[in-house]
Amino acid sequence: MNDLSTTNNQNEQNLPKQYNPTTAQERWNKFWDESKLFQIKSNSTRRNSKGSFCVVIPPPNVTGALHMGHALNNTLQDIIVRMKRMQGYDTLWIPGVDHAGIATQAVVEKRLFDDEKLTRHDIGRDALVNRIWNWKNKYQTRIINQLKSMGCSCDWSRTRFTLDEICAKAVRHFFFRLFEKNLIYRGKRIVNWDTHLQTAVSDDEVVHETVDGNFWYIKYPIVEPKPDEPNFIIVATTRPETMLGDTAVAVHPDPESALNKATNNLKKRIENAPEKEKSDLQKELDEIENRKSSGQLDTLKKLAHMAKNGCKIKLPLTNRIIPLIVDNWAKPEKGTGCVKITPAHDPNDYEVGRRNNLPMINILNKDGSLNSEAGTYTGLKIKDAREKVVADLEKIGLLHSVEERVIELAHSDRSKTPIEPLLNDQWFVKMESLAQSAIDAVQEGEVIIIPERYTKGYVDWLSEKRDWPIGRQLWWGHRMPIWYCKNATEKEIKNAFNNRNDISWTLDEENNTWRICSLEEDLPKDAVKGYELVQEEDVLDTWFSSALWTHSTLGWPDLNDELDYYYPTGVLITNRDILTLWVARMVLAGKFNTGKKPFHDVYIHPKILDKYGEGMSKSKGNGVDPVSVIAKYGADAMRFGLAFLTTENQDVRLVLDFECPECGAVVEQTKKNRVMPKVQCPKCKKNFKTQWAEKDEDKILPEGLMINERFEVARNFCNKLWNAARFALLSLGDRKINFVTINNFLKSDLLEDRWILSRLATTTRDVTQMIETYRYAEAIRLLYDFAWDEFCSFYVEMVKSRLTDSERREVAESILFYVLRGLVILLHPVIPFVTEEIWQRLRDLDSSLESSVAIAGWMKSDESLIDLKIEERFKIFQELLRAIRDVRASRNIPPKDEISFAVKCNSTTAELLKPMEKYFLSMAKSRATQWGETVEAGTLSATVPLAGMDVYVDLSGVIDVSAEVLKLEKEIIKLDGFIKTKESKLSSDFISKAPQQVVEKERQSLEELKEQRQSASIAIKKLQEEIQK
RNA sequence: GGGCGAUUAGCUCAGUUGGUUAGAGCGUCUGGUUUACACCCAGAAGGUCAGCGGUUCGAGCCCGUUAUCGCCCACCA
Repeated sequence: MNDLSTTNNQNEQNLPKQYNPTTAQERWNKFWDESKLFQIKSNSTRRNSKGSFCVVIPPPNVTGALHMGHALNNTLQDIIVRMKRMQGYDTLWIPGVDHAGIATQAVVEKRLFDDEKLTRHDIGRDALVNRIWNWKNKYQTRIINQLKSMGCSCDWSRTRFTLDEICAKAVRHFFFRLFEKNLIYRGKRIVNWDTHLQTAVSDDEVVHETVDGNFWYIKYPIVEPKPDEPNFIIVATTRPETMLGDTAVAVHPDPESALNKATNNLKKRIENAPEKEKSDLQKELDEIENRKSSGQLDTLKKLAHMAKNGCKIKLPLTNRIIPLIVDNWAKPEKGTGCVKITPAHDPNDYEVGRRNNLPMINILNKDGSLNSEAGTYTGLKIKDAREKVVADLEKIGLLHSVEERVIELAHSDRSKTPIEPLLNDQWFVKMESLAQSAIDAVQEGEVIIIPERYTKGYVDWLSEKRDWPIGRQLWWGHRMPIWYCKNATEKEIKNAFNNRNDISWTLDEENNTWRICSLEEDLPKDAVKGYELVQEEDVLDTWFSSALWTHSTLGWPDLNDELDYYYPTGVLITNRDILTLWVARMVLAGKFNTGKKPFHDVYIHPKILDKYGEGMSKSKGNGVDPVSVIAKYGADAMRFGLAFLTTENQDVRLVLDFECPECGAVVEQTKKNRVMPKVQCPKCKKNFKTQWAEKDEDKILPEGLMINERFEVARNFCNKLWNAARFALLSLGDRKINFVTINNFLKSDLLEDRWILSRLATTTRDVTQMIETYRYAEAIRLLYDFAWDEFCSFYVEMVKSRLTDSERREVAESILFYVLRGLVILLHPVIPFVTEEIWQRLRDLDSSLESSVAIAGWMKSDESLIDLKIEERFKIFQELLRAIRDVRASRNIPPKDEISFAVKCNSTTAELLKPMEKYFLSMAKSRATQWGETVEAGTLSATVPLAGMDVYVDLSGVIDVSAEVLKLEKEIIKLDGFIKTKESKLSSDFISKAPQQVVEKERQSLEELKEQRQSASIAIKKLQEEIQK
């Protein structure tokens, strides 16, 4: 090695002691891009041997930048994609982003209002859409760059956007096909109205939040009550202003039996309830029972009777006369037992209204103010109207009482404003048959959801078969391909479109307006002679276009070779939040459009939570930018760390804090500072910027990067791998390795060689299987342990001496490089940059290697190299080595002092270990003196009894005899414990009932324990004799 | 109200179909610059696997139950 100094110096300069992720990322990203390794393969350049493997990215919303949740999602996809590519599949990963209608329009509108105090109505549809496009362009660029910096191996040339022309075409075709099959209809429904965004939102976009509210009890006067009848009906409400739209009050037709039923149910529940809840339930029951004796029930019975006789009520404030009706919806155990019915503003009341043919009075404008139906309250906002209604009722003495109460209030997920239920026209897709097809796909095993436990949620949700509301009153999205034509005859329509099969029409429910659906073309106003066509204003629900993502990205509806080859895709990797909204709809849309499932596997990965246990989201601002983690630890470390977290768990917690760029102090990330553009370090008092910095004055500050222990571990691992490679390369000097002929040396019969080759083959087999079944953490743990504990800590250490021996060098080098290359291949899907960096240096040694590790053949597990006996034998060596090292450390023997030891063992073990003598010297600075059955402890030795062998470490000169005795005594106590347990086990039913193998194992183990005990007590005797001397 | 999940070392988490003395990283402690790596090396201490009951020859794992925590779904005046 001494003669290699010149070359080594050069190499050492090229091989820094610490792996530098930043330069590697730049270099190899550029290289991958330029060599077009990840681009779709045309028919002629496909490998075809294994077929195709395609993945579509869950398109991130263009509302903002990616956070660690996305980083996890995309890391997991890239791991599979890279492995499949290396396995020889024609692999395609299609990237893209989602226009996210409501969410994106909401952020841009908010920005518009915050910055310029303008609303969308001030600037108009075109201007707003224009601004959203700018926003989209900005964030699409940022998102794609984030993905690239993570090392995602997407085909960037195929980046899609759910609102681009290719996707738009797919959307129109999907819509048209549904329309033609009569699966699309329009109807009046109570919708969740977002008064801020002024659009309907689906149930799935509504969140219930607990807020402080009131129960207002209002007296409704009865018109001309008979002497024995009450003058008032009292109703309770949390939304008193809606009384302006009341069209009835309902009471149960048979309050007595309904009340009995309710009390019986409650009694049953009390029986089964846990102790803690019983008292609350009992209170509830008492309250209801009380209704029977207090006369409340009698009143309800009377009211039911009155209702049947056509009793009328004068609605306060409006003085409208409304009926008292009987309906099962009114529950005698709830509220006052009477319920006000507001059919236009409550889903349940709507049903009651329909059943009883009640008028439906809408009192709201789209902006949340009251309309002309509200009389003197017209124009007031809901909140103001509520106050005034309550005040007015009080003034005229009709407010019975007010009760404070915590209520669950529906809020729009996007705007965080309260939802107002309101009767509106809405477009729907009939779900009956579509939902069934998606249920079948999963229940029949065509699509598999992993982990399996999520299947239930998927099936349950679809089983409700609720029709899908697809219209949104937004400006950002796919406009519905629907045109209205009033009063024309069908003949006129037919004439206008003269047998065209890209136009379809149907008459609306009132039979006077045609709805014309066009497949491709935007219909001109005058398409039907003599009539004006008006296009529907609504845009489609975002999920309507994302549902097509697996096939729209491959060019559907145009049937083409790519669609044919790459569809269905291999796996969809996503998180559980959108299993129903997105995944289920992709399955039904895929089946409907192509007749085939969109993917075979659905893998649901854990959700990343912050230190408060909250999921990362844009609205909370707790999303951590992966780029900030990459800047600190490197992309490989981030990927490794994230994938290492990916178990079958539902959630994983990832605690990230800032690192002050000025003084290096850890600045805890708090709910407060995580949304600020700059943060002051509490230690050095200097400011640093965060990912939210936008102003120039903030942007010039140094950035506080995100730190986390798990990424540090991962970074250390990358560095370890790098250094193992560095060692191998430096030891080579100016020699070369020929990877083609390397196999010649795999037959070496040295224990350590056979061992590492066996371990590599085992690891290869297991890791491949783990990744293929999405057990990421397990795969990574195997690689981590193999690379660090076996390859670095043992093989590399052991091979050192052979590398300086010109006769034994060649075999050693070959195997060293063979294993290194194998590790690099196996690790490449997880840590692509450092492995490419190493690969390219291996390639300098032998240019016959593939041009990039990304397209190197995946490791095949050579089963003939797996030798469990060898692995067992090596464990004996490791155990012995550890015992000696332990003696050294615990007896404080200076590292430089050489010691000697003898081992009492059978001849097989002796033969096995004898060739390893040199390793005890190099790895534990200890010299073996004797091996065999007749070996005895020296008088001044430490004795370590192991299974099947005793180790005697010579401690002459340093021994503390009584301490040694003490150690052995402790050991005996421990051994006695084990022996006792085992003996009792072996004298029980265990021997007759447990499998023979297990029993045999126990017996053997007991024998060994007894031998160890024997050895220990002999050793004690010897030492005691020494003391007596 | 329904569903899903979690509870294992000081901290963060592994633990495949039940089978020797329950593992890792970080942190702690002891000792180390030996021809890759201090982002390192060698070693150690630290756990009645949340409680109770059951099934079993045998339970961290299966069943029941209790407690604490989290998430999702649901139209309650």
